[in-house]
Amino acid sequence: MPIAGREVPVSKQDKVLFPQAGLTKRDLADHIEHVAEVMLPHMRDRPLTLQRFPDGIDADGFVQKQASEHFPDWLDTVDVPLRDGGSQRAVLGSSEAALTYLVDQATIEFHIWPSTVAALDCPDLLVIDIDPPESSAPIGEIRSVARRLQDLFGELGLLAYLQATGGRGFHVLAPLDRSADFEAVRRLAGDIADALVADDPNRLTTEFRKENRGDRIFLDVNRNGYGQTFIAPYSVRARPGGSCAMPLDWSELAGAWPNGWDMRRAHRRLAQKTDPWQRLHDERLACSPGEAERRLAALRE
DNA sequence: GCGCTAC
DNA sequence: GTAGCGCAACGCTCA
DNA sequence: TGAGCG
Repeated sequence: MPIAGREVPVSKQDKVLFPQAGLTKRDLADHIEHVAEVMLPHMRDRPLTLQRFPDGIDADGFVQKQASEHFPDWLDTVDVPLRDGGSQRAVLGSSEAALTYLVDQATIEFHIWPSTVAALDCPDLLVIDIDPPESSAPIGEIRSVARRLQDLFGELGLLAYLQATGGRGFHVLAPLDRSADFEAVRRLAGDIADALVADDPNRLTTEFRKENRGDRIFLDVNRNGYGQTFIAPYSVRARPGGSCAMPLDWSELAGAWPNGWDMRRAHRRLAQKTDPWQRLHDERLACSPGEAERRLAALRE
């Protein structure tokens, strides 16, 4: 794969990693080539968690946070303090070459922190994961939850952004001004989720344990934690069709499916549409978690 | 996917 | 040379 | 303290 500034070889390009769809490592490398320009701004300063599947998605893959000893020197890493006092060298996806190298290592899913190296302890993103049960839920209900989150975010002064996860649900996120730590942001996210659950307790839940969720849609706020991650925009998912996480405009929600974009459809889309998250990191649009929490409290009186 | 060890 | 093996996660919540 | 969860 010829990449501006650096030549990154991709081995075994014909290796089939998605048996059902017949997709190969070459398809993954091509995907990176197509999406790198819009993907990199959302990744470059965030520690990565990799999900690698050297023998394809039907075999056991593994999760990787610590950069391997054999990873090349030119791959950017960041020293991440661990809770037990130790630390870990985490990989950064700071260039197309880096992403291509990681694809060569059979990385299929790229997961990112909701904070950046500028302030690992203070998230610049709030993330709420709308996670339907494995039995799934009517698409209309799932979309309606996303819409309700958008409305509530708006009332709290939070800018709402939407992503189809490539799995069963959607992410709704908001840019933050880094004025609060994870504890405060997780509390805000929890309060937002609780407010929605209170209005629709038969369809929504924040129950931690799967067995207690029943067939309700799980509002997962646990991504708002130190060292926690969510699926990077434009990342492929380790699913039979090779679906992608896809940032969406809110106007697209009415016809959107969580796993509605495979690699080919993603490439066609990017050829004719700019990144809906283009302004996500415009600091002038970042919101204050403290202010949002105050507005939510006022709303509940 | 890689690297080390044992044959 | 190569087959086999070990390794590649963490933080949080609830019981 | 540890299993479950993502």
